[in-house]
Amino acid sequence: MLKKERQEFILREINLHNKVLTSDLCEAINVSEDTIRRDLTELAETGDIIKVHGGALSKSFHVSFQTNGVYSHDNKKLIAQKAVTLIRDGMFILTTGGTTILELAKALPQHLRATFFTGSLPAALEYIQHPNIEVIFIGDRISKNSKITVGGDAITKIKQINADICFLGINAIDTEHGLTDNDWDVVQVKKAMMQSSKKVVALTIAEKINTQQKLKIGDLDLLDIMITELNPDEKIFDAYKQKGVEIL
Amino acid sequence: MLKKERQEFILREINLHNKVLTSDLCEAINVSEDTIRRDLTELAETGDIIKVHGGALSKSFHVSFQTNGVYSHDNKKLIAQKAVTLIRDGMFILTTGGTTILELAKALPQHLRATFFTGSLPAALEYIQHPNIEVIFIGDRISKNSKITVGGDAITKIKQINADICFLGINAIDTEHGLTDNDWDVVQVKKAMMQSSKKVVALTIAEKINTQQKLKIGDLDLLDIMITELNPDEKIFDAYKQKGVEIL
DNA sequence: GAATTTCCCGCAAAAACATTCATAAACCAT
DNA sequence: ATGGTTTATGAATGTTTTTGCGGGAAATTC
Repeated sequence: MLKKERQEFILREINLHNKVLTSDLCEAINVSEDTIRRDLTELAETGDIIKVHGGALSKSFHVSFQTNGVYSHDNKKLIAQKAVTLIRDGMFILTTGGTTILELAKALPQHLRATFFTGSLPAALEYIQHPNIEVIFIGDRISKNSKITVGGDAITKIKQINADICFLGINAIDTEHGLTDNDWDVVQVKKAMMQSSKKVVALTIAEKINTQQKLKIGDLDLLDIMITELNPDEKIFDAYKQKGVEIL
Repeated sequence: MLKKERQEFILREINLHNKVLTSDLCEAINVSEDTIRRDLTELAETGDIIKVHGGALSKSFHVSFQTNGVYSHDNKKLIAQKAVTLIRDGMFILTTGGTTILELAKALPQHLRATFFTGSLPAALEYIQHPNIEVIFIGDRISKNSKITVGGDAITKIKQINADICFLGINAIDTEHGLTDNDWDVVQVKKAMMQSSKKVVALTIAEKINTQQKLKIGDLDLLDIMITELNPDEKIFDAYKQKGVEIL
């Protein structure tokens, strides 16, 4: 096998699987590891791949890392803008916390007249910046990680609410397990919020779709609308649409 | 699985779900805990995540309030330091909001173990920075200018509390009318707080001494201790001492 | 304050790597 | 063809990286 031929094979392999191991390649092509290493070095120099200890990674896969501050910030902004279109004057709105909800809070029209219920300290601080928004804070113990209220009192209060719409910043969603999260207290709160609202909207960056966490919040049939940064026609949503979730 | 690959997986997991446990990761990736720990250390060094005992956290979503520029800032810091001396481990503490209370929050010893009740959004955000402080937020409608909860629900909740000590940031005090303020809702809350606490402490800059506002919170006999930036021996305090108020 | 969990440090084994050298194949001009 | 040159490969050797483990320190929990 010619050198050029071999390198093309390696490239194809990388683009196909996003990674290769030196050991795999040397077995597949039947040359010494040193030869493979030399090939990888050359390919890395011309810039098509990223050489790492043990093999190499595809460059396209490696992209997309950390901008500034909030992860996937632009996407969250886009999501927030879509979510805002669901809000009308006079509505009673229930929201969780999380960075995506925070973006929603920032994206609200300045003169929106509505009532917001929340247990999130950062979100509440954003809401009160708007002159015509009434903010009702749901009290109880504050969870340090998520900066939202959790506990029985909070849940009792939430159950007394009958909101028009509920915006959930969610942590993981898939068609099999539905909405899942990793903090027991937070799960209880989200559960209650879903029950206390006529319409439930989940906000999430697409990356979280088809992932799952340890604790279940609820099945997909409790969810009315899901908003991501993607186009609603993407085929990743097909399974969700089939389960009756509207995609925005 | 390659090291680089693994670290990208970890980073993704953190950005998606805001936190990871070392134990979860080592199970998911099937490597030893030490390896995960080493990865987390490296990622933390390059600044992408925050390493904590047991796992790691996302870097976004960590805010603190800027207090530079607050009127009479140094004096308020001094007042806060005096107030801290009244606090003991295990106490149940009730606080209002306001910039002086915010200074108190910042001046708390890092490892104080106590339970704080408050209806102030900024104060609550400070309290939760402390690992051993439990924060109970008193919910209800949020007043926009004072950023604290007001309303009947809040007052009902406050009345159910029996705190060891209550710190009031006050607006005006004189010997004739006692404690006064200018916002009806806030007055109701402060009244309730004074009644729900064994000991009541008022924090104020000396400038507000011997001034009055339109609405009465309560007489001086409800007040146990007053803290200002001045020396307690100043003669301005004589009249207050006579009425049974201790000066610190 | 005792028990449990998590962390940190140093060690050792294994894997991966770089460097050098020798061989062999390919190329090329005569 | 042939000798010289370049290029590619594999092997030998020593170095670096990575990883898991043991034991003791530190933190956390009850």
